[in-house]
Amino acid sequence: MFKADAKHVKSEQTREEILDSALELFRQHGFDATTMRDIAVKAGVALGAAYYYFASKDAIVQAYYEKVQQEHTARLRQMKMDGLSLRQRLAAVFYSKLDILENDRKLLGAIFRYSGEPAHPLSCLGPGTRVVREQSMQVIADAVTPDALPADLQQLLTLGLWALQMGVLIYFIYDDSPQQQRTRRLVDGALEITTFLLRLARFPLLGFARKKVLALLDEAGLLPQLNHALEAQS
Amino acid sequence: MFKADAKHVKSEQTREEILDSALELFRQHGFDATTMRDIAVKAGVALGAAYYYFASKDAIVQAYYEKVQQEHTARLRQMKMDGLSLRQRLAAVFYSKLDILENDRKLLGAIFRYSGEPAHPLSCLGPGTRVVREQSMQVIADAVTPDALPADLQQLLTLGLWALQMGVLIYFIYDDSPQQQRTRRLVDGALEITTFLLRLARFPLLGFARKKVLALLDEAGLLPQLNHALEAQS
DNA sequence: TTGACTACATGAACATGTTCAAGATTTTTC
DNA sequence: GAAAAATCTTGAACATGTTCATGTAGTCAA
Repeated sequence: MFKADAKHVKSEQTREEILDSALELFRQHGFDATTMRDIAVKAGVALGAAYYYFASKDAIVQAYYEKVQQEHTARLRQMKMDGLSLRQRLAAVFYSKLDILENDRKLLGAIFRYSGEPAHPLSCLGPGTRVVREQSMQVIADAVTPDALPADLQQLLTLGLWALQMGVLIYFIYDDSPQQQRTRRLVDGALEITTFLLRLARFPLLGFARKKVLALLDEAGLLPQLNHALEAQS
Repeated sequence: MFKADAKHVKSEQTREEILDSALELFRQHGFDATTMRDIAVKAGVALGAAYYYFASKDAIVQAYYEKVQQEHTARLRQMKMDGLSLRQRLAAVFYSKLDILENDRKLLGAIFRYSGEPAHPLSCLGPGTRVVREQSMQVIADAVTPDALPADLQQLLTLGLWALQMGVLIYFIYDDSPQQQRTRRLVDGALEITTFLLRLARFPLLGFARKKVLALLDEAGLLPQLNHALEAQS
């Protein structure tokens, strides 16, 4: 039995070796300039082995992003959120994600490459990436729930913040300001406005808009994933 | 001199022939299943000729999208908008775009393929596609301006609606309901909410939020393109 | 007319992501 | 422990987007 484990460990090590080699080359020379042959050589395996562990070159970046998401989840679990406001908790969510991705902005492009191709297994909105997507939503949901908002508002907020995060990542990729300070300021401002609007959402007029938005998203089928995520945590 | 023109015409015809052949094959067999060799054969030219007219396979889809944008602009110019409400005008903008793209949803994926790669000439957010992007913003701006809103609100609304349109296109690509009726309903709902919020924007509380949002977008550098578009029309 | 110049056209050659039939190694079965 | 099965590894072969040296034809200057 432990031999089986040993083998699995070795297999996992090979996979890691390929992934690490690929990432180092990507960071060094860029994604396009790095060939699968380069990666195989650096990892000390044959070209075919790389394809045994990863379905495609893009899938390597996807695997990287899954590690990023794990790390993101782990970091937020470690943080003490007690006593922090919603805005502070959300700032922690957004900032830590940017921290993790700081030096790999160029890699992120591959994540969005198939966003317009529903059938592609790596479409960042498709079923093939459901797990990591729900995981990233869960991180946001965890930061939102302590405030015990009305259920509908909570759903709306979580989905909206997830979309915001996607937009922030795009902005992040394009942000050439030093240390991507602009993206950080964008996050600050967006969260300020979000919490401000949240306070306003109690008023009847905005409450009406809230219901409208929710009904619209529901009709558009944009909420079931969220329900899924919310159920899983209970 | 007319011989020079004749040559230019011939050149343009060849380009059109390649573009048309490519689109027919794309629609028939899909983008990936169609090779540049197939396109060249169908157009009756050598492989190299295709690359003389188009920098890449993706660039053909970009050329298609530029034609779509031309058509969109043309259709809206022809429409009589007098007497229509803002919401009705915007519905015309969104619906006509969907009409034009109705049978080419699969092609749209290529448009978004490089959205996460600022340096790529076909990045839908990069400088290489500035012209067509400003053109599509102009169509929206033209539908917004008749209402003579405050300048700041007008800017905000135009940028927001452009972003909405991008989102709608993504949804459109993923929408497998018959005739993409869901996307149409999404447009209806989104525009209803938009105009509702617009009415609310006069109130002091939302007016404050409005200023905040505008300042944020300005700081993020998301407004200059818009200013450009607005200046061009005067 | 001639020669140079520009625009256009060609297809072989190249680079690289991906596949796959074959082989090696390890694990499981009996 | 031998056979069978599962797992892993190999690298040649393939498919296809892209490049490029070479060629052709029309245009222009003299």
